[in-house]
This record gives sequence, C-alpha cells and structure tokens, in this order.
Amino acid sequence: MNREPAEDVVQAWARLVRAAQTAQSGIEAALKQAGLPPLAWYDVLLELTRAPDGMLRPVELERRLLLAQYNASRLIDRMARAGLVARRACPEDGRGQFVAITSDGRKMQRRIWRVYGPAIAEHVGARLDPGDAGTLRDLLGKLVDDRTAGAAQRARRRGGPERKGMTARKKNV
Amino acid sequence: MNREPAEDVVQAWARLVRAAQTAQSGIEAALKQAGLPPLAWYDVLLELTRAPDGMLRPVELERRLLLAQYNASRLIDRMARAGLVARRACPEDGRGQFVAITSDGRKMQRRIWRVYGPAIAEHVGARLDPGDAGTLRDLLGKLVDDRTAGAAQRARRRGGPERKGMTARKKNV
DNA sequence: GTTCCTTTCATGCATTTGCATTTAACCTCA
DNA sequence: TGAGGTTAAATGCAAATGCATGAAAGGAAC
Repeated sequence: MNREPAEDVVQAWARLVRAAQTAQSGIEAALKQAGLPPLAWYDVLLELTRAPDGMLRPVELERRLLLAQYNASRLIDRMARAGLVARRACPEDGRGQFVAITSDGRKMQRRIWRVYGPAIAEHVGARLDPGDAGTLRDLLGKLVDDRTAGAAQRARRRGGPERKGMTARKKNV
Repeated sequence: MNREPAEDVVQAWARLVRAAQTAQSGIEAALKQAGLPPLAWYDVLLELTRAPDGMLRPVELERRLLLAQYNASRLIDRMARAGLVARRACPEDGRGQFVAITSDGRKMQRRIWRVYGPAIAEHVGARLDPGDAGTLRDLLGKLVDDRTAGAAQRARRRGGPERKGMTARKKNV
C-alpha cells in the first residue's frame, strides 16, 4: 500500500472536488432561481418514483442516497411537511415505516426535472467534448464501486456518507 | 443549446457527485479519526503556505477556495481561535485585512498532510488503474475551467460556490 | 417467557451554514 | 470637497447538519 499519492492522483482528487462543487452549485442555483427545492429532495423523489408502489423504507433511502440516518429522518420530515411524501405504517416491521411519494410529489419530481435536466446539460454536457461523458462515467465508476457490504453497513449506522470517526456506536470498537 | 442532457452526461454527472462524496467522506473520516480538523482548514493552510509571506486577504481566499464571504469570515474566526492563523491589519486598504499563517498553522498543515496524503492514495489512487488519474484529471479540468471573470465576481459577492438565488445583492436585479 | 443484543427511527443540543443586513473604507465624478 | 455607488468584512437570525442518546420493536439463546 503506497502511502504517498502520485502527483496526478492528487491533481485528479483536487479537480474532482472542485468540479463537483462547481457544477453542483451552478445547478442548485438554477433550481433555487426557479423557486424549486434543493437537489436532495429530487434524489428522494426520484428514488420513490422508481420504487414499487412509490414507497421505500427510510433505511433503504439512507443506503441508496448515502444519507446519514438523522439526515434522512429530518429530510423526510421536511418533505412530508411540504406534502411531497407521506409516512406510512410498516406492517411487517413495527419499528419501521414506509415513505410514500404523494401525487404532489410526483408532480414536483417532473417539475424539478424540467429545470434540472437542462442545468445538467449546461453545466456538465456543454463543457465536455463528444465521447468525454462516457469516459468520465467509466472512470468515476471506479471510484464509486460499492464498498464491501460490511463497510456499507457500518457506514450507515453512524453518519452515513460522512462517517466521521471510526469508533463504532457501542462498545464493539 | 441542447435542453435535454444525453444519457451518458446524466450518468457522468450522477457519478461525479457520488464519487466526490464517497471519497471525501472517507478522507474526512480519516482526518477526524486522527483528531485533525476538517479538510477546509487544510485548504486554507495550504493556500497560506504558498502565498508570499504566508498571508492572503480574506477576499483572495474566498476566490481561490470558492468560499462564500460569510463562510470565509467564520472559518478564519475558528482557525484564529485555534491559533493557526492570525488577522493582520492591511495597510493599503483600510477595509481589508490579512490572514497570516502562524507557525502552529504551518506545523498543522504538515501534520494534516501526513494523514491526508495517504488517505488520497487509499480512496482515490488505489481505485484507479495506471493512466486513469491523468485522464480523469484532464477530463475534470474541462468542468472546472474558469468561468468568466464577471461571473466569478458575481458569484463571490453572493454565496460563493453555492450562490443560490439569482437576485443580486442590492436593487440592481 | 426473559435476557441481551441489534436494528429502526426520532430528537436534544451544539456547531455550521445560508441569507440578509450593517458598518466602514474606497472610488468616481462633478 | 462631497454625493452616490462599490467593495471588504462582520454578524443577527433562521435553517440545516453532526453527534450522541433514547425509545421501541425484532430476534436469538437460554
């Protein structure tokens, strides 16, 4: 295991962060300008539209969107307050629940896409030459490759995407 | 101007966000585990070590690190409280100031790198095949290409990287 | 059943971020 | 000089995030 990263790895890393931040802020700005909710809401809405019956367990949303448990809980709160999703009882697990997209939620998902899509085209597509997008997709795929199931589990229990600190929750350090 | 993004552009975009988030959270976790401050502090420290006399104007830090003005102001606060930087008067502009790195700040920069470097190697370098890093760096370069000077200006005045809402600051909408 | 551990979800509290505004210095132009 | 606009930086307040913990149900071992 090489402890010192190569020069071009460092450069790739630096630009990865920068490019994601730049594009994301441009896209978020477009949404905000159109009076639409933030991207995280879209992610949730899209996952729900794709799920059978338009519903998922919070724990499943956390896993798919790399959300920390408490962030998911509160995001669902806000979206429920806005009428885009609704909490449902979960018959087969008394601890759990379902989050179901509402018809307003489906409308909102489509409405956001009408701004989001063009924004992606503008902030990403328009800056790449033919063929670049595919190459970039493939290269980035190597970086998002699933961690081991165990690691994903552990990550979710704590802070999800950020998972600061490696101490496990209870005594099993 | 194409309003609908191509399929592989959307995929590249999705993975861009995901890859940046995944790598970043892994790296931040390594820092936190080592009891070190967040990445944003390192960015500031590094910029300062590279600047002549180890000092920069806050406004310059904002520009280089894509920080919103108020975020920069408060980040400097925290780092100053931790003794890593110090505010200095700015002779040639009474409104402004300089942020100067302290010797503790220089030590901290090196100390962070001893964790940060290996973390980059692990979370980025180790996942790429030979040649990938260079290709990725070049492709991402197309996405970070400087916006026009005017756009950068406007972005900085408001929220910097996030620049939500297109309403300008005063009456000049 | 009872005990003990795990999983799911919520929440109090502190920190951080975002937004809008304020303060003060600078700059232009007449 | 001085009026009007611009730029640098700080800050009050609200919203979002992170951390730790809590409460309740599931499940395994006995």
